[in-house]
Amino acid sequence: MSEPGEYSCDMPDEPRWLTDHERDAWLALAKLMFNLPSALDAQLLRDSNLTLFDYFVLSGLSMTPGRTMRLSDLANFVSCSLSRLSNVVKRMEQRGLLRRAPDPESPRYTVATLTDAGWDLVVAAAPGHVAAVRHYVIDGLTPSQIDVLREVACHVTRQIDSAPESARRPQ
Amino acid sequence: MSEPGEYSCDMPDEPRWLTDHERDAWLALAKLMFNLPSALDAQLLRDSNLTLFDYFVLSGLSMTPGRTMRLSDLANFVSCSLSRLSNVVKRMEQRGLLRRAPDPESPRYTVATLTDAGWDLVVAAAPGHVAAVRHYVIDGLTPSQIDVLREVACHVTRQIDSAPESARRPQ
DNA sequence: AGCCTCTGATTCAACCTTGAACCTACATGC
DNA sequence: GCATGTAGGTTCAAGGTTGAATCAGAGGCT
Repeated sequence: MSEPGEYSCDMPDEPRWLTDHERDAWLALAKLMFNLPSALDAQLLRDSNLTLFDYFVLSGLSMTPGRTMRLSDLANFVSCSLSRLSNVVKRMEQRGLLRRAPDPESPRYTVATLTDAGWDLVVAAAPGHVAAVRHYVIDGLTPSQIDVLREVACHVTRQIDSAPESARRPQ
Repeated sequence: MSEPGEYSCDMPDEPRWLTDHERDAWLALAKLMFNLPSALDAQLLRDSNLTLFDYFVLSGLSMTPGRTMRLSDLANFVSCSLSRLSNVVKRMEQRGLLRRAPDPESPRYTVATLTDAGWDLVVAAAPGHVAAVRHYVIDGLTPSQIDVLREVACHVTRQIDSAPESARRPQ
């Protein structure tokens, strides 16, 4: 597989390489993708013993009426696999941050409910986390840059959601 | 630790929460950070049995005169820990994609050199990878959006590089 | 009722990353 | 010369993610 010499047959005749302009933007974004998660993880782990992913899970629950959510909805909210969420939620339950229970409306679902300890932890973690997001991302950008950032990021996630398999052999 | 009620003392009196505008941009960027890496990984793994990180390592070497680089420079180039790079490079050497050798100029360093097989693999992988980057990110953006994307991403990485520990208790 | 299928959720093995500990080679100071 | 310190690189244990396999409940079809 992946023999060179033949990709001029099943690939577009001349692959559309990135221009310098596009390549600079892509490399900068790639560097952001590699480094920003660990920078935010570091702050949260140091100050609250939470990963960024943990924080999103807890804050998703905290914003919900009853502080309760079905695992499948929560997985969709933080856009991760059910398998990963199941593991994370199990650990958080052992830490006493939330409780799992069968959904009273349908035993087919499982709901997670934030405990008081979980609530207190997000509340305590939020200011430091927001400060880090401001420091690394938001502060120093103009409102119009922030606007374009949102447009671009939404565009990317739309592409991913709409065509998860369409990068396959782009004819 | 992380008791609520006291963060009004060692935190700014009123934490500067994100505005709706800022929050929308941040959540969109977060979703991108969570999903784009796996989308690009999926394409590369399916078509070339490489992760995005592998691809960056190989392409870093391929763009260098002699297709050779010191591990510490390479780690800096792909901005990762030496420990992680050491593991990745070891696996790639076992796959025959590159060779390790002591730097002839100073036995203190180790250099990695791309083999012919490694070169062929990046060359074969590049068109599909670039097509995926175009599909998920670049295509559909205007030149000015691409420009702002680069500015924003550079700003973020600058913040991370310049103040790796300054999110600590932002007085 | 019985069968098939789909979705929600969990588990497990394989693999990867992280961070600390460790080793080597060089540089500096006394 | 010798001790100390520092940077490059590797290794190892601990922990997290992935994807496949599995199980249970709900709905549709005959």
